[in-house]
Amino acid sequence: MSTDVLMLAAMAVDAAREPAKVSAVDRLVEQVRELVRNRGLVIGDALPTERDLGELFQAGRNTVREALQILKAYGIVEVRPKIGAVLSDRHEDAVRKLFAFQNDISPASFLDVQGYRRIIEAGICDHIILHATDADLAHLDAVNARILEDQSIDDAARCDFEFHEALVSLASNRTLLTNYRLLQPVITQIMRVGKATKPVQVDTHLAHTQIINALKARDRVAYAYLISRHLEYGLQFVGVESARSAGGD
Amino acid sequence: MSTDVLMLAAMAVDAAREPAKVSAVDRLVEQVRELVRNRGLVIGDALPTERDLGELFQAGRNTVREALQILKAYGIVEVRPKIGAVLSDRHEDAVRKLFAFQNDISPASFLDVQGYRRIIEAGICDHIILHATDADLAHLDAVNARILEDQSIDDAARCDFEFHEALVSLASNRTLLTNYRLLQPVITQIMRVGKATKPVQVDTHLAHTQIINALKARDRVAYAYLISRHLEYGLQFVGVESARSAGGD
DNA sequence: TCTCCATTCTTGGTCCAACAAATAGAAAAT
DNA sequence: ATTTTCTATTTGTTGGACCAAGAATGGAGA
Repeated sequence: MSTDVLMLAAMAVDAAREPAKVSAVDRLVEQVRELVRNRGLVIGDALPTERDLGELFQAGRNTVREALQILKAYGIVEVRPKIGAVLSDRHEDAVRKLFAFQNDISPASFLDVQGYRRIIEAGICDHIILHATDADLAHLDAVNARILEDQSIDDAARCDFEFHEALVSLASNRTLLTNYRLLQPVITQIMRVGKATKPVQVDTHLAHTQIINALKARDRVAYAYLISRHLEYGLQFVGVESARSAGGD
Repeated sequence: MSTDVLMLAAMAVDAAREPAKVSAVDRLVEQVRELVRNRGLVIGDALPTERDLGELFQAGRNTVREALQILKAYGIVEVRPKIGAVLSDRHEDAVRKLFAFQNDISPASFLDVQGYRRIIEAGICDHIILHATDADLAHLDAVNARILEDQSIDDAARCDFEFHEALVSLASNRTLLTNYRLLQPVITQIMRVGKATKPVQVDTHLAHTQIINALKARDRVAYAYLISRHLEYGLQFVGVESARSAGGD
């Protein structure tokens, strides 16, 4: 078994913040997680019923429920009526949802996110050029082709994101991909705004194609230029004028 | 007022997942957030009491409490006895905690995170060289100097992270900085492991100094080389042999 | 014996009532 | 005016109750 050192770090942080007073709910959260560890439960396995958990840990059912709400918010369990709480793999979704929870997205934030994307998508240039296989690039082509098929703005934005996601995934870095996906709602929204202003699927497809071709030619300079231009192209739709349209539509 | 489009996107996602059935708790969560918005409450302001919220939204106190647990897990409110729920700015902490919740950190993950850091810290080169002021670089010097002062491994790791955090912050990109900070527990842990293996504060300080000097000279090539070398230097401590020590210590 | 349906029983969802603990705010004493 | 004491309010926790939905059971019919 591989004990996770990160967990230790997280606990240390928690312990530092909460000296001695732990509420029954927090205690239950920890006890349930211990239970999961000790019994070696895996995704999909069911926890004991709320009443059983209460009896097991000497707590009232309402207390158990409050603890389960926290676990649910963390994406660790999913509660289905009559079935009970089952271990969930919705953790990433919970992170994404929480991440996007109270960030007010102003036009400035749009610019910020696009700047972030430029750093990322330009920064992975070397790795892609060195390691991407022909199959990888063919996959990019396939994803890119779907942009022309779809009609609705939402679908087009989704396809657009999928292309960039596929691009980022070529960096073969899970951390990077996870962080990039964290921004999916924002990025997709940026794309929606852009495509709502003007149907630009053809332009987008062309820009993507050029990017792929640069990768096929292993041309770093062209890739860096095209990515920057492509992301800046998207920026023109999220400038000052979109501040109103974003609120209205 | 600036309505936030990201919120709309998040809602759309939620709505798509939950067709019609919303539990009273979820409804409460949303209603409380509306209440905060409508009343223009800010960080530190207190919400109505649990009983008042229950009466206000036609819900039992336990239901209100379950909703508050969720808000608390999201870092949106902090509940203090007798005071009640006050709006909190712990949102980022909650994200960080949740992000680090169930990622098992294997040596492979160490490598992954270091690879992510290289992409980031190398990718911000251009922006730093173009925009960093002398004061910025002097600040880097100051942060770097603290590495030599501290003795404990934890403090040294913390200082080390602060230097890299300061470096990343020079990119002037909030999204990037937020994402980088998300990895703080992991990065710090990597640094701890490195420094535990051998006291390398002097080496670290020197490497940082060289990086700063490259920035002062606006030398992109030197910066890129030094950053890569510096991050790879850290990697030697988290190779295969640290797989055991990571589990044991 | 097998299938299908009605019943029953379990379980989560919600609410209420009650008590304990903590403490803010008022009241009283100095 | 300051300190102390007290009271009322609020959260923390528990147990119980009821409902609705779904799983499990068992029986009736083929």
